[in-house]
Amino acid sequence: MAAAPMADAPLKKNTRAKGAAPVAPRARSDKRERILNAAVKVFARSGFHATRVSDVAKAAGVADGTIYLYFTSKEHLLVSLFEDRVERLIAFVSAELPKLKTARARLRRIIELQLGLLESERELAEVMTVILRQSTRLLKEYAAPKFSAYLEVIAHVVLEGQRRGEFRSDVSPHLIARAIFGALDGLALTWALGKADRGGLVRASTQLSDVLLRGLSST
Amino acid sequence: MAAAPMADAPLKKNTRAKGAAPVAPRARSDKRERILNAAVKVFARSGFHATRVSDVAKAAGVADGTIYLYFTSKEHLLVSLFEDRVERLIAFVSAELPKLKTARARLRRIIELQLGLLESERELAEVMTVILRQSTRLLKEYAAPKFSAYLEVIAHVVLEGQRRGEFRSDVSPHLIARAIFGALDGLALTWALGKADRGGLVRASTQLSDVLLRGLSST
Amino acid sequence: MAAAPMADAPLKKNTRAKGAAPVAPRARSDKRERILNAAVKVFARSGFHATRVSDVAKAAGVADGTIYLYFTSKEHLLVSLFEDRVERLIAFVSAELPKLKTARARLRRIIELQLGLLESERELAEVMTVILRQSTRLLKEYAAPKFSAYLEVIAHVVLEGQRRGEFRSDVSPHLIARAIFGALDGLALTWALGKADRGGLVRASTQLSDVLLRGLSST
Amino acid sequence: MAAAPMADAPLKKNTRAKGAAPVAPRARSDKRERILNAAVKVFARSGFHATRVSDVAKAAGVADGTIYLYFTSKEHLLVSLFEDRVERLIAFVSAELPKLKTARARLRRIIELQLGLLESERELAEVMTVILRQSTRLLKEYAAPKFSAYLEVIAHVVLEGQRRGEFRSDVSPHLIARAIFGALDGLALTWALGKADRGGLVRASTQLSDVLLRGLSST
DNA sequence: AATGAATGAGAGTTCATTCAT
DNA sequence: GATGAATGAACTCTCATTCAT
Repeated sequence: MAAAPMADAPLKKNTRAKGAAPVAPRARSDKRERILNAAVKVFARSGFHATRVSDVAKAAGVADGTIYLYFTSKEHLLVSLFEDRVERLIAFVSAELPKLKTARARLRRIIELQLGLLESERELAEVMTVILRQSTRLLKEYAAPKFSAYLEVIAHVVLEGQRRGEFRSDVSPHLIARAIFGALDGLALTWALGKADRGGLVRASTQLSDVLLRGLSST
Repeated sequence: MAAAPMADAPLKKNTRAKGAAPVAPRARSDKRERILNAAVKVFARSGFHATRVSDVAKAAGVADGTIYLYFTSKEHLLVSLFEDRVERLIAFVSAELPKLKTARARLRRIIELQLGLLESERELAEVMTVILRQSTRLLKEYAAPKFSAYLEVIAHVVLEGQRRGEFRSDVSPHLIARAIFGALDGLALTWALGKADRGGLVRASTQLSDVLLRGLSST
Repeated sequence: MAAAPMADAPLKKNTRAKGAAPVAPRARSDKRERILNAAVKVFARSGFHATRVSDVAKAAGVADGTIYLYFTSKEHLLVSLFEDRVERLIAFVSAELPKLKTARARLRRIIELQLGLLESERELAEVMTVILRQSTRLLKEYAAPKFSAYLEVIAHVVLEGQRRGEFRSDVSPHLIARAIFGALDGLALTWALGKADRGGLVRASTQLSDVLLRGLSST
Repeated sequence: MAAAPMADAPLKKNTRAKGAAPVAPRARSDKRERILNAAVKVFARSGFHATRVSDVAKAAGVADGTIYLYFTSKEHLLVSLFEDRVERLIAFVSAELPKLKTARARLRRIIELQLGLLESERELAEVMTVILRQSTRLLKEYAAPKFSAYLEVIAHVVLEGQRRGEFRSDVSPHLIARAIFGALDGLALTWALGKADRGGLVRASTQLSDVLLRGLSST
């Protein structure tokens, strides 16, 4: 499963290098990145509200005040984290999809990737899930754009499938996109509960794709 | 849509006897109920952490201290609320399902009911969604049993469908149950974002059922 | 010198008893008063910024949080203190002046009273002096009205003196009022420096009055 | 009014040689001076405590750390500023007074100068006023000597007037000096409040001098 | 000398919880 | 049972100061 590389190379590719400067100025400030990585860990472990800024600082190996050099508030740290990671996810998915020809294959891949992410980056997955629900206000005001962008990627695949005749056309691509995301997120939630067998990831991915693709089939 | 009765009869049975029902049991300790109803409102509006105990007290028309006569802590209030409402939901769904004969009809009804709940009891739906994500710890320690019980209801319908030959048998009923719950919850989330057209409730319910039932069909 | 009583009976007279209720309901909440009295002490000792809210709380014998039940912020505490005490000062001066017939006697009395206040309520005097300079913004936004009201009392005495022919009429009463206040405040400042002989209060008061009254004389 | 020259020649001598003065000594370490000039501005605008060291640094066009090459602390910067400017004021006043023959004329000139300072160097005047009240400790420990020296200048003029028979001898020169300073400072305060008419500077100066000189007259 | 990113102690404020009435 | 004033622990954020470059 391709989740692991996503966390490294491809997802970070476009994070800071705006212009492809030949003489890569060796961007200083890995601090921001260290803080974000630490935030993922502690937010996942304790949740946003139960996490103290000093916890993040300690985990990042920086002073409390340093966090405020990169983020204006604890809340901004959360939002930045969300945006940063969803950006990476979108970038990675966008890079993966063109390799596949059919909409069916692409949808299957999306499911595979998002569930793979749950496996390989457990903490990131938890944070994303949690972030989306911590505060409706936060979500509405800041996270919505990036979140919508990701949903758009899924919806686009569905729409293409409809155009090509692979998928039935009597359903709304956006509705399906939201339902797919929700289904995947729901699996994450129950895994977080520790009840379901986490090993069955491949099986889960396959079964979900099977049901979904048959459900969407145009025949 | 059958959401309305649910909101009235079982879910709010003793809450506020507007009409003078002949044999109304008229529970005397309505304080607890008033507090729970107030909690639904303010938690839905502001979220759990942003809500102060005094906000709940004010909304319930009781003193701050009174809340601690019925609940041991703010957290306990949240958990009690969750358990109380999921119990009602299970009771209502359990009462509705026997009226339908096929597993297909029952699954369609579950989707209809849960989405209907979003419409008719917006606040309750938000609280349930929010509660489930506030804190993994809270979820794991307290909410899991009731939540699992609800998932079990869905899974049971799927299993029955498989036994009767209505549904394909190559998928895990529990996996499907979690995915269905997640998909419905995902729709709630995006509605909370205010982006999707909330009017399309019937259409959403129908489309989702169509896709799901075809996806689960045994043929 | 009449400064001492001012701090007690007369100055507090109008503080809370809005209507002269016969059955004095024994107003609860001496807390507010205790906090204000504590604030005078610690603000005078350490200045506003160097004083921690917890210092005031400790001095008042209340919990930190209690202060916020009566004042919205540390700043509001300072402003309230200022307003409260200037109100008392005005009330006391206003009660004293009618006992004297000539403007000359009244001006002499004002000087006497304000300097007496410096002696008997050293801390209060320091706080008032300090408050007026801590923050121009604070002063402009909140303290100005009460402060102006006190200046007005002085200016009014000067004006009356001019009307009666006791004082020269070629000077602005407001200008003189401000200068008198400043002169008195300046003496307080240098006393705070600990350099000047503080015992010479009566002499200072007399000399200042002598110079001022001759300076203002209409002949 | 002679305030302008003071503001230029002695007080700002090396600050910003706009015209190419022939023999300009052109001090090389203008950093210290730039910092002090910046400090006057920002302290006057926001007060000492509300001003951040980085604000001063930015206004001076230097790095935060640079300030600590010239001043040991923020407090030391304030004290240095005070001492520096009072020294200049004393130097200027000391140079001006010998030009006048009578004590009456000299006192009138001092009033004129200090009030003129309020007009022409608003910021400096505010800083001086503010500095004196920020903290009794600061004042006592550091600012007192220079401040006393300035008071001494005024007291000396009064004393001389008494010796020459121009002024009454039944008042303490130091008391009068402190009162005069306070009166002038009090006018500054109310001007800072924005209430009084600031245009009436000449009138204020004249009226104050008139009252004071008549009050001090030996007849 | 100059820089400014990093530090971390410290303070104001909030609010869940208690308990005397 | 009910109240709500009082409590005080805990947390976010600020900013004077330092020091590696």
